[in-house]
Amino acid sequence: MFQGATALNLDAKGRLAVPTRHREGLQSGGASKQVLTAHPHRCVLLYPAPAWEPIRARIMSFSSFDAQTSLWKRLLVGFAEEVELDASGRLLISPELRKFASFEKEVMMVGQGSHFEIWSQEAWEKQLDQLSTGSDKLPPGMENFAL
Amino acid sequence: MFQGATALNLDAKGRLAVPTRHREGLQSGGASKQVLTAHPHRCVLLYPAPAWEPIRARIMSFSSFDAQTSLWKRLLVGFAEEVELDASGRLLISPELRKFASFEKEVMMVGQGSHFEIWSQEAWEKQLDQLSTGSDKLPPGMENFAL
DNA sequence: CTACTAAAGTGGGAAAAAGTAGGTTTAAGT
DNA sequence: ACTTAAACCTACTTTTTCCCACTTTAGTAG
Repeated sequence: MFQGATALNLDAKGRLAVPTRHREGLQSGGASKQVLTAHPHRCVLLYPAPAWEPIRARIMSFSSFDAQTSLWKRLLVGFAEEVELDASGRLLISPELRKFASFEKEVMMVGQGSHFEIWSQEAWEKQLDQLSTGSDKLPPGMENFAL
Repeated sequence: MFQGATALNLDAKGRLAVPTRHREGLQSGGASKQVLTAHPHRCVLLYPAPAWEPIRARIMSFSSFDAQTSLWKRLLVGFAEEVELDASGRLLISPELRKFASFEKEVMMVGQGSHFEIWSQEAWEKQLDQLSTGSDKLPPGMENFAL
């Protein structure tokens, strides 16, 4: 179960040093591979490979004829890449994904249960800004939700 | 299983240098031939020849009397061309296909499981721009989908 | 409280592989 | 026969990958 937000810096080669406390979780079950892919909200998703598989299978089963659906397939499958932690616990993020999510140097790695979201610092702060502007009403499906 | 997006440049002769990691997959089963064809969304499709065959057969079986269907048939079958990786792992894309998909130099090669889509850089970015404009609602058939 | 040890984070360098470009020959079509 | 384009080969440049070393932080013991 991944949770917690961490501010991190990509190095000059676009590598992301994963915090030690999350490394074991990402290699759950002896599987050493992880999957990076693109999220429609312009952040990057990080899954342990076994957790990603069923999701990918589900996506691929969707129709290719609807324009909106194909766009999601293009993103989620099209940007997916298998990666592996190097000897120092770092992940190499491809230039294509870095460009997609506007990664410069500072990023936020945010636990989301089964996976992580990785945001450019800038985009992350924009997300947070939306809290102050007119988010008084709860989103659909959350009307009966209380903390 | 093809996945991952790669930014590539066509050379002056309209050839596409396929990334090394995908070459083997495109020649699956000793079959050395690939098929390029046109997609209605104005990108080019790339299949290993054996994977294309059943799809072509399926398309040809569709009725020719519906206008929309005939258009798809004309594109998918009409533009189809058999190609082969040259000694340096490059594919020659015909001027007709290049024109159809507005290929200048920069293109994106996007894995889609059984095949690749190849987009001009410009058209690809237009696709991505559609994410910001009105992609709040999930497409039909994906309502219960969660990442 | 300080010093020492160990672990983790960070940066950089070198070797190998892959991508790019140019030019030459061969084939094909007019 | 001449023109054009496709296939081939070679050389060069860039990128990628792997590895090593240094810096910093935290934890522990004196």
